[in-house]
Amino acid sequence: MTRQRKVILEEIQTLRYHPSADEIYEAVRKKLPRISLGTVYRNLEILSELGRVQKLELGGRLKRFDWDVRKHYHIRCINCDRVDNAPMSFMKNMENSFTEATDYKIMDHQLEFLGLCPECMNKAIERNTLDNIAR
Amino acid sequence: MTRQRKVILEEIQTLRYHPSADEIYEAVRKKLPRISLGTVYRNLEILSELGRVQKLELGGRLKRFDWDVRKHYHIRCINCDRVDNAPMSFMKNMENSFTEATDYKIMDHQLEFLGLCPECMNKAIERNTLDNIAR
DNA sequence: TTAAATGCAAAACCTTTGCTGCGCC
DNA sequence: GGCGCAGCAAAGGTTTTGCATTTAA
Repeated sequence: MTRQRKVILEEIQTLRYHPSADEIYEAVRKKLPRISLGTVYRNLEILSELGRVQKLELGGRLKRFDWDVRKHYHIRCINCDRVDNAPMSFMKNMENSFTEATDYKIMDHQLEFLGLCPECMNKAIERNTLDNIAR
Repeated sequence: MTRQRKVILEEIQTLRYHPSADEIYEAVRKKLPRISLGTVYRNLEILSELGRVQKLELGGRLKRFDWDVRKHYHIRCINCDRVDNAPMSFMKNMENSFTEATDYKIMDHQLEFLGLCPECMNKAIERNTLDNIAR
């Protein structure tokens, strides 16, 4: 557990959202100005293998990281890519229902809701561009 | 509807899996050797806006395209990134259950199962490396 | 002391975009 | 004749990696 790794973990736990690697890099840089982006990526990978953070690979382009390592679902804004937790409990037995119906060995599942976050919703209403986004 | 666009659409409908842009490009190139990757990307975007194909943005790194434009769920292999349909029916009313509990305007959801496809499963058993993949 | 991790830079990977010219209405 | 689309190539955004050096256990 290097100094860098520790600060990275702390920042993820401090940030109240679901930051991308770059957002974590920017936050950590305020504490450790000489840290490199490569180090951040390498440590995020290690921390997720250690089970100290959860790596999220949702539908957006960016990987995101979650201080809460318990399985849960997310909502993602289709306009600004903001990610929040979905207020819905995890369905433990979801994959049991069809183990017979597939040749895959199913090990996990993820459920992602898509929509507009409050900010993007309001902006779209102001500008009257809701249809452009939500077609 | 240009010649290129038509061939791209046909190839997606012919390929029995969930091809990435690059896989579509390689398939189309056999019919139209001078087509460019940019054209493929541009047409995939247009075809998905026209509702002729479905663009999938699942957890993996690549965008994939689906000839079946009906909403349905997928299984993805965590080892080789192969994608298949999940044998589970679409849950239409999923997002109704918590519209009150979030500030988002929820518009859609996607459910993705993760596991090992039959091929990767067998290879892992042969090599006795199952634990490395499925930890 | 020695394996592991860092910083830096370059590469890799996937996707998008600017430009020029061709072909369709 | 104008407009959209093609092909080509370059740029863009994100993530990974090679390497020399430093650091932590």
